[in-house]
Amino acid sequence: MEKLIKYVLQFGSLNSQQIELISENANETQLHKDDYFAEAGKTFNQVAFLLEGVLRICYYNNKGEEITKYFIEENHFIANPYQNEPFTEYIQAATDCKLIVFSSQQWKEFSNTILDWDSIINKIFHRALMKKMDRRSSLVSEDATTRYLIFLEKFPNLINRVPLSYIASYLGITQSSLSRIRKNIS
Amino acid sequence: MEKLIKYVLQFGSLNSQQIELISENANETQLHKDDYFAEAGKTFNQVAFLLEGVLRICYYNNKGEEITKYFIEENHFIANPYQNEPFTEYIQAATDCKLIVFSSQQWKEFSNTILDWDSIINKIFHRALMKKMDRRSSLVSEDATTRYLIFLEKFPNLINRVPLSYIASYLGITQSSLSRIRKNIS
DNA sequence: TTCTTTTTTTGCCAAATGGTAAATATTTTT
DNA sequence: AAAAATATTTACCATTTGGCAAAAAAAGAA
Repeated sequence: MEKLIKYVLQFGSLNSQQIELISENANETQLHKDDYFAEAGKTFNQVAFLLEGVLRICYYNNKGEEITKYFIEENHFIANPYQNEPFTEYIQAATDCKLIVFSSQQWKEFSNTILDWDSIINKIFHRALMKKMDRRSSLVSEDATTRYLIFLEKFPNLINRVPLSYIASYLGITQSSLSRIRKNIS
Repeated sequence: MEKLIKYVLQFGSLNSQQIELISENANETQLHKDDYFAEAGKTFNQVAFLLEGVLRICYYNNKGEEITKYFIEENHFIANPYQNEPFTEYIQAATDCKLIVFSSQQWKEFSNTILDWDSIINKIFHRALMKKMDRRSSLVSEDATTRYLIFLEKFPNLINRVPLSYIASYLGITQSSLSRIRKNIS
């Protein structure tokens, strides 16, 4: 729980009352590797904060291939900003995970009670999105080896924690290509 | 000007006073093809709205190649949300452009005067970012031909308006590859 | 129009990546 | 420890994409 508060406080300040309100409403949950936190077609209106583990967002392309859109690492929020639109992706635990979950009602209460809440949350979400965007962009224009090296740089903690196939589908290459690339590098 | 207001009103409501405040502070500018609207290393703290034309965000990778990160089409805002951080990209007119420009002071005034302004703007920016992100993601895991077809779908109006080299660098392929792909499709 | 410049296409061949399936290696279960 | 299940590597060859340079086409300038 302190982890969450500490993270949020980087983006704005909260008094002890506000911190307590958040703490009171937090529910800790666990996910096992491969469990889904959210699934396409089902409603997804919780807000969660990832304490431990790695999640991945994935979807299926028109060839039925599973594509990893991105990874979510520890100390990041997971939310669906467009609850009125159908959710078309999957959020899956890439490793065992520990999360704090808030219902959308609880979350709305924060928004109504804590004056700066919306602005803080906006900052957090916006910044995270920019980061993802940059990571994604830098992949497109590089060859597979460079993409992998960039991946290692950006996600130094992931390589031994998630299956190769996830990383390959994130990088847009096949598993065997990635395997060959790793061999050539080391 | 109406274009801008019409666009903003999709995301929230403004009364006539507020609309007037915005209109009064708007400065219309033109850019010629190839002009830079913002450059890496220089300050960039204006907020602009693209009325006509196409802009592109680009940068240089470590091989000195120019990479088009994305295109901005008509009826979109251009802003730098992290003014305290150095700006590392270029915003260039891919065609002749007409824009409305606000200084950051004017912009802050909107934020202070118009109650819902921040929330409206956040919605707009967040949504635009999500869209960009999705466009980017869908490129990584496809082969060059599919990437080009997706591009045509997402940016149906760009193909005859911007040089082939921009599109190639956006898609992460060489100009000659793109040329060959186009030949095979038609 | 004619000349220049820029952009796009093409040809050649090399290099990178993909597809498939089998072989290893690793992890998990019994 | 042995068996089973899962994950990774490898081999084979086909296909795609890149690099370079020249040709063709298109756009701009004189």
